[in-house]
Amino acid sequence: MNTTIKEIARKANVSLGTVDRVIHDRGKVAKKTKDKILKILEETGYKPNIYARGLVLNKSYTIAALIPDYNKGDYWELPSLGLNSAAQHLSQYNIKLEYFHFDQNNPDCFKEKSHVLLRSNPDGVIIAPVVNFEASYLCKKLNHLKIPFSFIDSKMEETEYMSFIGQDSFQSGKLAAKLINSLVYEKGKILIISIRNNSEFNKTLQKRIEGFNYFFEELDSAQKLEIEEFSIDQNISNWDKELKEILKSRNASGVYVPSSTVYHVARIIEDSQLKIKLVGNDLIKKNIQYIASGIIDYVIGQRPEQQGYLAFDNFYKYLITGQKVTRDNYLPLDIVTKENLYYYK
Amino acid sequence: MNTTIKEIARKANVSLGTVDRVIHDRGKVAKKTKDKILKILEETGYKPNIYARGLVLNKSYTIAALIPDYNKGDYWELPSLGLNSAAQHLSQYNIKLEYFHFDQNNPDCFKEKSHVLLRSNPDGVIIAPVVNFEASYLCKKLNHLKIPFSFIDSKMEETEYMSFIGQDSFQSGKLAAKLINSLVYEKGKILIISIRNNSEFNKTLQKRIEGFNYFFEELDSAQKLEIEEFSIDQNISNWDKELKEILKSRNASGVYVPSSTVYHVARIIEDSQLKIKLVGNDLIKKNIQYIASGIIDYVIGQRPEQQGYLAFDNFYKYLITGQKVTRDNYLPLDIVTKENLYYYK
DNA sequence: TTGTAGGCGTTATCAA
DNA sequence: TTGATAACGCCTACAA
Repeated sequence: MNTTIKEIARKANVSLGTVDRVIHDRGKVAKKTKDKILKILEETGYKPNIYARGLVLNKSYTIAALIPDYNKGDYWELPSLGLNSAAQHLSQYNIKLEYFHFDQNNPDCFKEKSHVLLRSNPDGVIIAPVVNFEASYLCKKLNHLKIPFSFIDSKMEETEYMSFIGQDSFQSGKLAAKLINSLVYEKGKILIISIRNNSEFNKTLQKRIEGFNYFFEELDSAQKLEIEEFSIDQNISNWDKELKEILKSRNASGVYVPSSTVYHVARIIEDSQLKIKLVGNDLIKKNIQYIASGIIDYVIGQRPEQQGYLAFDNFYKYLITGQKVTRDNYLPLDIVTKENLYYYK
Repeated sequence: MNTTIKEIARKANVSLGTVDRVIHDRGKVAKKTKDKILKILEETGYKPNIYARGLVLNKSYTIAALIPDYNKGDYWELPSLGLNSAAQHLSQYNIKLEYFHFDQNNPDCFKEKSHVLLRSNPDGVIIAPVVNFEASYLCKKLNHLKIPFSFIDSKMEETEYMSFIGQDSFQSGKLAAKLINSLVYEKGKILIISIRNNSEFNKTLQKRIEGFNYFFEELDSAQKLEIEEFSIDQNISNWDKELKEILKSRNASGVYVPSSTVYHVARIIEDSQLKIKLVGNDLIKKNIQYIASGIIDYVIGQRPEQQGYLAFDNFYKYLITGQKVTRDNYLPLDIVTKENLYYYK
């Protein structure tokens, strides 16, 4: 049994109200009585009963999530699953989730949705800062309104975010390089193929490629492999054909696709029966079948569902239980392959 | 705002007491009124307010954990860390953890601790069923006393456990085989070395080895590798010397140690500057340094801290929030290597 | 500056 | 078979 305000009051020979005033530092209390109460509080290690507290406050919180729009099977479906799951688990605590989806290819859309979000006056905001400049403006606004916000997937260093949940992209690329290197037995040519579905500069992609190259730069020159880099924009017509052409002509032993779109390469490898080792990112549905069949050799996962779950859970912790929240949360780089695929699904 | 009993009562034109009787299925309620109330309950999707519930019940729960004794840095330290962490997070809900440690090498000790545990009359029990026969007796007792219990690390199929949290050992072995296979470039001799610190038959170890062998049996005969199996008992004097002898004489290209004791092999490989690829299990402290230096090429992790956390959290869910609990929880087989080590620590 | 009372939603008890 | 009510611990508003 924990100590209650009642007991504290009795011990200090004052009323409940006075103890309450001391605990919450509100209103006038004589210095003498205040000190006396503080001492007892300290001694007894008073902790408020969260049930009673939750019951009387009965506050309802809304967390707004500003994340990219997606089709079924896309990467951004996964963080949403995690967010939903957390929201459901914590629904009994009167904390709920509201989505504001934006089109990744359209910065104006992000801007517009930011405004709608702000008008809804949420108690916390989860942001996927895919459109950097516009996000920066939003963060300033939120800061001014004293609304706490978190980043998911990637972060903007210069802002006062409450927490970040994501992965280390540079290291992800390095790891991919190691895996490819072991697959091609340290000989042969390697291709890095970026397949983007938006024309924007993408920090995550860039960092993964840097990490990938870094790994090979660090190797002895004897073990070095030839590496060629390609970039495919899915908004260009015939991108599919171009991709096929590259894969068929370059005589590569391994390919790295630094994004979830690796399934496109897998499809071509399967159709054309090429003997190319393949490493990519993210455990999305479209990749899973190719991992199961062994065409994609390894995928590096970043636990997107957990990212979503944690992002929401952090607000529960912060707003409701009053716990401290870890600011930077780097999730593990999971190596997923045929043999352990099942346990990651 | 969620629906309350009050509202339900008003809608059904009955009193709070009657609604309460229906919800908890206690006491006499006319069939007609009962059906009416059930219908409204259904329609409104009534969920009890956990704060009010917690406040009035003000129950205190104790979860007993019966797990092996350990020294700092041993495997069993890790599940304990997770258990402690969960217990701390949930302490405000009046649920606490009590340990009953036993000596893995001594079935009598397990038996004795079981009795002490039962006498403490816990509200839930977490068991590491390392000593099978004795555990079976305990489970029957708990069943009879209607005390729910969970397994951690491995389970006993034939009992009525509430939940199990662990990994798939067979698949773990298979995965290890795949990694070794890629490391030795599909040629060379492979050793499986079991290093046990107790003389008992160990199900987990056995299953891993089966999985490992299975992987190679499935390969084309052209790719098959020669595999030799050894078993070292740490209770025998000179086991260290024997191990060294094996490693030096067999001209192996790869070694698999199906347990957390892989660091012993790593030490010898480092000291004797052998060129042997090495795969083992578990991210314990003694292994971490060898992963960081690349002497252990891969370790397969089973998230022991999370196992501990989940085991405790499941009791919180079950006893306090009344949620349903997933019965079998297989955690992912994490592949850990130099490049992603940091994010698993 | 301090004390008191009412209420949050649920449970349990007692009276009708 | 049903209804009314006190209690859990905390917070807030108002009275003293």
